[in-house]
Formats: sequence, C-alpha cells, structure tokens
Amino acid sequence: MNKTYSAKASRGKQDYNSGEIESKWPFDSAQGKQTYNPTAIESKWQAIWEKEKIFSPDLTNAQNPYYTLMMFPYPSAEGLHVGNMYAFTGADIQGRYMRMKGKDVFEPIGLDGFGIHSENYAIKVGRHPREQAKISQENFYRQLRATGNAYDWTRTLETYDADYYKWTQWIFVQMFKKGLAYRKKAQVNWCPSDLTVLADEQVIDGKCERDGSTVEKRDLEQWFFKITEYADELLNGLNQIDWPEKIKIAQKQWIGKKIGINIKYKVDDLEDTIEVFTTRPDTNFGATFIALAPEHPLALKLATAESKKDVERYINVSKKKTDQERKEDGKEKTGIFTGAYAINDLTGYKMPIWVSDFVLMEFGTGAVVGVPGHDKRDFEFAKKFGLKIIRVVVGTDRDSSDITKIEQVQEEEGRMVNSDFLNGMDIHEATIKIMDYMEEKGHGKRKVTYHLRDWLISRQRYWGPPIPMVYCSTCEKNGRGERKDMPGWWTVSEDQLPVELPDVKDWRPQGTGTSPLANHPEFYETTCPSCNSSAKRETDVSDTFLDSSWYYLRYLSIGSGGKQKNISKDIKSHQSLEIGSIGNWKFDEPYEINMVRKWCPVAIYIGGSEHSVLHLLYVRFVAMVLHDLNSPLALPFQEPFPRFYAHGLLISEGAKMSKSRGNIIVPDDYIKKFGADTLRLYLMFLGPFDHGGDFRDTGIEGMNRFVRRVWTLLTKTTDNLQLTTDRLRFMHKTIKAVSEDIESFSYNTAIARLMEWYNFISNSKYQISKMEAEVFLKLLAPFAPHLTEELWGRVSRVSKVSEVSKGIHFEEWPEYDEKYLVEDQVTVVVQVNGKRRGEVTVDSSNIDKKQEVEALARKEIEKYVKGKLVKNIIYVPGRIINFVI
RNA sequence: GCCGCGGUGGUGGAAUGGUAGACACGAGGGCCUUAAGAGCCCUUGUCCGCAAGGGCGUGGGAGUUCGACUCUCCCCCGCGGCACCA
Repeated sequence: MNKTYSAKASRGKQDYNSGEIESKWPFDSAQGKQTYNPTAIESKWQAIWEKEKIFSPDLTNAQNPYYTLMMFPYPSAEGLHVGNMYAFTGADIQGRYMRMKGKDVFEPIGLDGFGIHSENYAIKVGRHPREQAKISQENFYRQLRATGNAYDWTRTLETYDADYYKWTQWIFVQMFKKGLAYRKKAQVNWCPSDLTVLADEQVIDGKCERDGSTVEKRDLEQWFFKITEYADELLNGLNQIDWPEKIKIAQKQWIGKKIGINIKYKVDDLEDTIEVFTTRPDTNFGATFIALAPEHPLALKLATAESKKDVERYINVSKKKTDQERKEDGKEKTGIFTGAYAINDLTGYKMPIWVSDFVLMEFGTGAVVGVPGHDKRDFEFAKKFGLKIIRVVVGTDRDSSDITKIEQVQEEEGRMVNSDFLNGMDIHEATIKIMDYMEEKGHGKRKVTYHLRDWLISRQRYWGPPIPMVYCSTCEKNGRGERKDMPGWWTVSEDQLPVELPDVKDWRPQGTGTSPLANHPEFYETTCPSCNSSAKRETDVSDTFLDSSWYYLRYLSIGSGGKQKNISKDIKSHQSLEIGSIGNWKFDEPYEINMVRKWCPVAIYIGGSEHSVLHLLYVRFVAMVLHDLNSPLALPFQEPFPRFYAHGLLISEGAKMSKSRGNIIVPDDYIKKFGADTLRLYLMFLGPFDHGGDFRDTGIEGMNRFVRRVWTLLTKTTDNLQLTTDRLRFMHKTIKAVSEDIESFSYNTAIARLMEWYNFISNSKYQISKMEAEVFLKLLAPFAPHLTEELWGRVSRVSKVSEVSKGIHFEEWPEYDEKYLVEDQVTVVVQVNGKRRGEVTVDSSNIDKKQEVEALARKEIEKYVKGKLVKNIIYVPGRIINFVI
C-alpha cells in the first residue's frame, strides 16, 4: 500500500517537477520567502486546517476508524501550561503518525470545566463560575490551537454545557434505576477548605487531593454509587487490558480483594456473639484476645458494671479523634478491657475482650481476633497490656522459642505448631483446612472483603450537574418510591432533563453541609412526579469525576451521524437550550450507539498516571454499567480503553507545576519566540515520553537551530541527483528507526535519528535530493506539523493536477526496504578476554566465514596474544570476535 | 512496613547480553565580522602522557558469562502508589 522509495522511484518522479503545477491545497502563499518565519507559517496553516476541516473525519463513512484520545484538561487556573502541552503533543504525534499510516484518525478535544477545580479558581478570582468558564474556554482553545495539534475543532465539548450535563444527569438516573445509586447516612470525608464531602479516592494520606487540607469526618446523608458491586469485574478486566503495569497494580491494590473468614465467638456467660474477620485463620490456635472498634455496637454493651465508665470514656475520646490523629496516636497502642471474655472454640481459651481504636469500624466486622505471635499490631497490643502470646507458626528462621520480642513476630511463610490437627502443615494448607473445619462446625463462614468502598458522588457545591432526583415526603409516608428500598425518591424523567443549574449570586460554598442551591426555593421547589404533591429537588451536585466518566462517548455524537455541529453562541448558552434538536444537532440521546459501535473502544488513550484510582477507575466502572444497560444504548464493550499509555510528568523547578508554587510555565511566549514546532520538538526531545522531565529552557535554542537548518537545507532541494547506496541506506535506516521509535513512544530517539540523517547529509556537503526531502519531511511531519506542511508545498508540489491534496499530513508514511539496510562491509570488533583491542572490516558476504575473520583479527591483536595460549575464540557473526587466553 | 519504578559525563539523555556515552545542551578553541549577533569548523567521560598509547569508568558489593549499563542475589540512595486493612 505504501510507497517504497528507491533510486528508481526517484528518477521516475522527476517528470512531475516542472514547477508549473498548481494544486488546490494552498501551498503558494509563502512562495519566495526564504527566511523561516514560524509565526506566519503556523497561524496560516492553523487557519487553513481548521477552515478546510481536514482533521474532522467523516465519522459515518470512515473506512479505518482510529480513535485517539487524550485526557481532556481542567481549564482552571491561568491556562494551558507546558506540562499540558507536553502531554497533548505526545498524544498528537501518535495520532498524526497513524493518520499517515492510513487510518481515519479522530482526535477530539474538550474541556472538563464543570466541578470543583474550576469553581475554586472562580472563587480565587472572584468571578461567577459561568463567567469564568467562558473566559477560560476562550483562552484554552486559543492556546490549544496554537500548539498545532490535529484536533477536530467541529466536535469540541465542555462538561458545563447543558447539552452535555443533561446526559451526565441521565447517567445518574440510570444508576438509580439499576439500584446502583443510593443514599445513606455515613461517616464521610469532609474537606474543611473546599467545604464539601470527598470520595475516598480523593483523600490522600488523610489530606484533600486538591488543596492538602486535613480531611475531617462528618456524619452526613449522601449519595453513593455502588461501585463495589463491580469490584470483581473491575479486577478481572485488568487482565484483558494493555495498560502500564503500575496502574494495574495500583487499581488492584485499591480494589483490595481479600479472601478470609468471618468467625463467630460466643461471649462467656452472655447470649452475645462477636464476629471477626480474618485472613489468617490458620493462626487461630494462637488467638488470645478480641479487640473491638470503639464504634462497635457491642463495645459498651459488653462492658461489665465496674468497667463501664472507663469504657465509655475511652470510646468518647476515640470518637473525637480525627482519622489522622488516630493513626498518629496509634504508634502507641491504647485500649480498655471490657471485663468480658469470648471463648476460642479451638482451644477453649477465654479471650479477654478489649476495646481499642487501632481497630477500624469500616473494615471487616469492626472487630479483630488478636494473634500476638503472628501479627505485629496484635503483638504491640498484647505486650503493652500483658496478654498471652502463643507461637503457632515456625518460619524459615527456624526459631521455635517463645515470642517475646517484636522481631520474633512471625507473619510470613512457615509451618504450624501448637495447633492440634494443623501441626506440620504449611500455613496455606492450614488456612484451607481450618476454614473447612470452621464452616463445618458452624463457627465461621468464608468471606471476601474489598478495600474499595462505594463512590461518594454528591457534593455540597454549586458548579456541577444538579443531581436529578426529587424527594417527596408524602410518598415516603405512604411507603412509595421509584425503588422499594428508597421510599420518597423519584428520578427526574428523561424528557425533563436537564435539571438546569440556575444562575445564582450566592454560589460560593457555605460549609453548612448543603449546597448553595439549598437557599433557592425557586430551584428546589417542585412537584412529585408520582403523586403531584409538593416535593423537593435534591440540591447537591455530582462529583466532577462523573462528568469525565463518559465524555469519550459524547465526542462521537456531536453532530448527528457524524455531521458537524455549527458552533453558535445560542447553542452554547444554557438559557436557549430546548429539548429536541437545534439545527442538525440531536439532543435525544446521550450518545449515538452506531457511532460508538464503529469507533469504540478507544484505540489508544493517553494521560497521566495520577488518575490511577480516580478517573481511570470510575470511567471503567461507568462503562461497565452502561454495558449492562437493558437498552439499545448498551455499550458493546466493558472496557472503554483497552490500551492506555501513561505519559510522564513535566515538572518545573523540581515540582509539579501549580499556581501555589508559582512555577507555572505557559507555552505562549516560547511559541511567540520560536514557534510551536520548535517547542513541540524540544519538549519531545527531553526524554522518553513516559519519563517526563524538568522543564528548563536551556536547550530550546539548540532545537531552534536545528529547525532553521532544516528549513535552509530543504529550501534548497535538488531534483537531479543520483543517490549513492550509502545515502539510500541511511534514508531507509532512518525510516525504520523513526517508525519504530514513534510506535514505542521513544520520540526523543526518533528526533535524534532525524538529526543524524540531517548531519549525514549536511556534513557531507551534499545537497538534498527531492526524494530525500520528501521522506525527511514526512518523518518529521508528526513532530513539526506546520514547518513540514509549508515545505511540503515547496518541495513536492503535488504530483497530479487533478488530485486534490490534503497536504503532507495525509500523505502515506514512507516504508523502508530491507534490501537497503544490508551494509556492504561491517566492522567486527576484536576483543581479547572481553576487552576491546581493535576492529576489522569484513565484507558482508564473508561474515559467516569464521576462519577468515579470525585470520584478519589475529593480525590486529597479535601483540596481545603473542606467547599466550588461546583457549577459545567466540565469534558473533558481523559483530564481535573474542579471543580468550 | 508492603508494592512498583529509577540511579550512566558538567546537564537532558542513547545503547535486541556484544565498540558505554548516540543525539543534543553547556563549555573551550578557531573561522567570518569594524563590532555584536547569526552562521560555520574543531575539541569535550576521567586519569597518566608532548604524542603514540595505556589505566579507570554506568550508585556500592558479590555472582552467572568468552563478554554485564543490561541477567541473579545482597546493600545504599531517589521518586511514585498503598498502609493500624485484621
């Protein structure tokens, strides 16, 4: 399919270059100008590309769909910084390469501008979020255009558009209908500076993911998504997707599936039983105490009369502590004895029941069985309070003595001792045996636990999609509701969506545990969709991560059937939104399923790894739910991104770019001074794409020099040039290397190969032939799209008058020919005992003749071998010959 | 504590187990120029040496191999994820 370049082809093409051929593609405007003027060239081509819509594929009729997607940005803060540009450029190169390889590439862009990031920025600058969004949008799109990425500008989306968040709300409704959205009162993470609740995934080390303030616990009634119901799917799906291992591991850890057993213990002299969860029931013969979380319902109940007061005091102190304090104080274990005992059925031992805040109510059953010999925490606790310690496992250190020091606590592999019928078994065998035994005896039941918790979805903020639910107290009294388990609650019907976010003046978060919308009866007062009595809308909005959990589907559906939308102010403004359609833009479906079938799953998704357990987990969950819809809209796949590539982080002054650090670097000035092409090349040349790097502009002049030299060389193309084999070989070698490097995201080495080729031609004082120039431009095109487009017009013209060219970015990627890669002569390195002592040149045809090479090599290293016994000679054909003496 | 990734010149970084330092940046020297800038040419891991040449070199230590930046084990350092998760 692709052209193969050879000397013959080159001669054949000379005919076309009369210099008189005209093309429809506007190549002529810069004719005659000889100095490189990036500003002029870049804005010219950006305007042409967008006007001609060459990067807007025909979604319906495309033959080789290739959907390349970059995580869309939060347009908060002061604009696109070079870190964003680094990531976007790397993604764009991949897309441009695939386009030249013959794919119909769809590369959309949009803004994730709804939600807390953008709202916080609006607070900072004191502007209404909606007003700020307009400003940010304009600024971001202007900057994005200036980077020269091949975006489809006819299909942009912004998550704060009513025509987008209508469907974000629709997804919430589907969640509710499937029983996956529910409301419950729970201890939730509260960020005291954002004045809202946060999902577990948004709390890092007890601190808010965004602003680093210490997260508090509050008891609030909140909306959750039952992501836990998909825990196994989310876990198993990881085996089928081509994602970086570190991200898969992070998700796996976060899901945290553990198989263990719930064991019930009778409380001595009482009717109560205590249930504990453990993954190490094999050590149960060594169980000597029980510890309850302070919040455990039995904690106070079991306390004997004389200890009741102390237990109560302990519980109250614990409850006042934040999670953070509990963890920090936990370095020194605390606890209080209830006075009660539980019976270890295996040994008959009366285990004292304690209350301690190292036990967490949220995990397992909120109670643990203490095996101090084989768990360090249990040991610390037992040691401090003088509880019994029994060894039941002997590990690889063979220590079988009593456990008296923390270093002796044995948590790893080993064999059972002091454990009756388990003795002699290794711990894994014993685990199975004891679980079988306990289940048989009715003492316990196998249990799977997950670290993953349900996704807390509601936010007490303004700038987000209102949760599309209505609460009717009349219905609740009558026990009626859309779902039996949630009396009083009704979804807003689809034809009533979107629930529009009203413009209010008091939009700032208030910290009362409710959204600012709760102050607006004109918003929340409504009638019950079921019984018509007066009812109240939900006033919380949904988490930003819900907005971004489905956007890849929407891009495909902007413009019905792949028709392009007309960007008009009316459509963009939420006030004028009508249900139905405006122009050719359909509003009656969240995504067009036929387009989704054709283009999804996404061919390659590129983004940062900081979203490992946030966006990248949520987006998979939402896709799985949509896959399971009982509807024509059900997705035909479970995994939206079978291939994900995590780019590195570009940092500045050793830290992630952020406004608070004041180390933001914006590309604008560099683009103005050197052009986007130079900056693109410079960013990509810093190192491997998954590596990131520290942005210093010390090398950018050098890259600018390269770009200008390329310009100079390529404006002096010669048509009549007989190429030597050497030159052809270099060209083919470069084609091979650059192609492979792009495919493996080694952009830095791809650029280095092009520099080598340039050096080879220019150092030899050669002129560049037309054929070389064409290939060179094509290989450089993904990296420097404007420069190459401009030069393409000059170097190549277009071969056929009748053909309408779409420029270099739609030309075929060059293919290399193996036969040119073979060298006539090769250099064989001569080693003595593995040390390089010389080299010999051998004809390629002779590289398999060991004797001849050996004879040549011997001469080379005679002085090293003289008088020594050569024990062995290793010859690697064409590479190396090693004399072992 | 557990898991993952990394450690190569002054700097960013190259190297299917086979010539370590590609390609750049920076630095030094030269040409051009009235001058500056731009451009071009040369040198540039380190030590000894005028040179020829040689020694040493990929965080440290051992090992496998004819041969190790690359594979194995131990240790040190940096970065990232998880974490009183029972």
